Amino acid sequence: MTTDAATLKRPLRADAQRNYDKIVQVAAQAFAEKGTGASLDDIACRAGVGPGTLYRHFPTRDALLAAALHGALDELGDTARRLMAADDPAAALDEWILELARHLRTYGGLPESIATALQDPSSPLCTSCQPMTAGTAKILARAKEAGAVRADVQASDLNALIGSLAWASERRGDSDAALRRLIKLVTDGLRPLSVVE
Amino acid sequence: MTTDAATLKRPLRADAQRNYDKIVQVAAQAFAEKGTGASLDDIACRAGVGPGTLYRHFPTRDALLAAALHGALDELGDTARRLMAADDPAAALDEWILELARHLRTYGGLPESIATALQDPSSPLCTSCQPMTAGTAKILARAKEAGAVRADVQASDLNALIGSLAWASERRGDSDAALRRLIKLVTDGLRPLSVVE
DNA sequence: ACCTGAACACCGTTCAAGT
DNA sequence: ACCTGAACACCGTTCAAGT
Repeated sequence: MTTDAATLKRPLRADAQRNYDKIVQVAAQAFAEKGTGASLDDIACRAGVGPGTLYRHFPTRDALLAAALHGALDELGDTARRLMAADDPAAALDEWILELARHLRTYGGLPESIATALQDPSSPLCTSCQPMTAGTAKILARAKEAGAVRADVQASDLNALIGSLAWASERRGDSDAALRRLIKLVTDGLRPLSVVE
Repeated sequence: MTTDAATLKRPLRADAQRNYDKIVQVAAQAFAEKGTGASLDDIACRAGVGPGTLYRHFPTRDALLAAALHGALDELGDTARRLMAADDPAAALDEWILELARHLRTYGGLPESIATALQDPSSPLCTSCQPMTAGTAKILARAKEAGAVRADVQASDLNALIGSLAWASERRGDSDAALRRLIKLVTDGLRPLSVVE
């Protein structure tokens, strides 16, 4: 927790390190409670620092988001490894899509923040999403090789698609069952004869 | 242009009517330029009125949006009528989905505004979306009867789905061709053997 | 009745002054 | 170097004062 990608770059003075950690901790809680758009001023205040200190460490909202969500996004890496070892590549892809959508729904506004970040490789949030993008790429490739997915489906399409579904289900306040239904609607397609299994 | 749903309820004094019309006209332009989140203060200023006047006529952003987008949303009614008269119900649904997504993409942030409005029947923007919701319901029902769509697909699902696709393609700055590809990905489903035509 | 615009309570951001 | 917090430039919203 005290060792971090951003921290390892250059050692911080003890009080600066303390502030950094406290801001990240408070931010994670604030984003969870109020969503991705939580007030940065409020976060600084609750962390016991001035807004200037927060902006020094995190020049943009995405930078703070990346630091606060780092742990949650890393969990996706574990999920990806598990699914790459699973027997059925097609089922693994379905589970990945569901799991990813669920993760994106946990924080309000997260699908939107990530969709924007994925567009810009220089965004720190985009970097933190690496377990996600890498996971989609690998699991999709494996499903393609198994002939379970059309060859022209791209990983970026899939990420955009899952993100948009997570966004829609968050907007509608859908239950988990409703999310599964919406996802099944997409993965199976709309045609009645399209289900091959 | 001077006669309007909101206007017909009760006759407005001449200067009030002039202000009302000017605000709607300026708003339509501002929303087209800056997206759904355009500054209301700026709109009031450009219309030559104080912010108080704007808020008197339109208590919420959605109220102003509804008035400004009324014309554009009404066009969808014509499209729906045309497609209900088309030969192939399945092709008509595909075209409706594409046309709807295109409409939602024309104004920045519109998919989001409409997704929120659809959740709340008392929202004026929800009322203005009536041509859209009615169109989806009718065209979907016809496609279902023709056996072209699974029976468990609901109109609200479809609207959420199209809205989310429009949202994603707007976020990514997709071309029209890319939008078509994304939509085809969804309507056909991801499985290689799923295309029945 | 309706319009006006000053005033208010918020945002996020910057930066000179401190340590 | 880093922190501090006042100051700034924006939002949307309200409301007392005018006509």
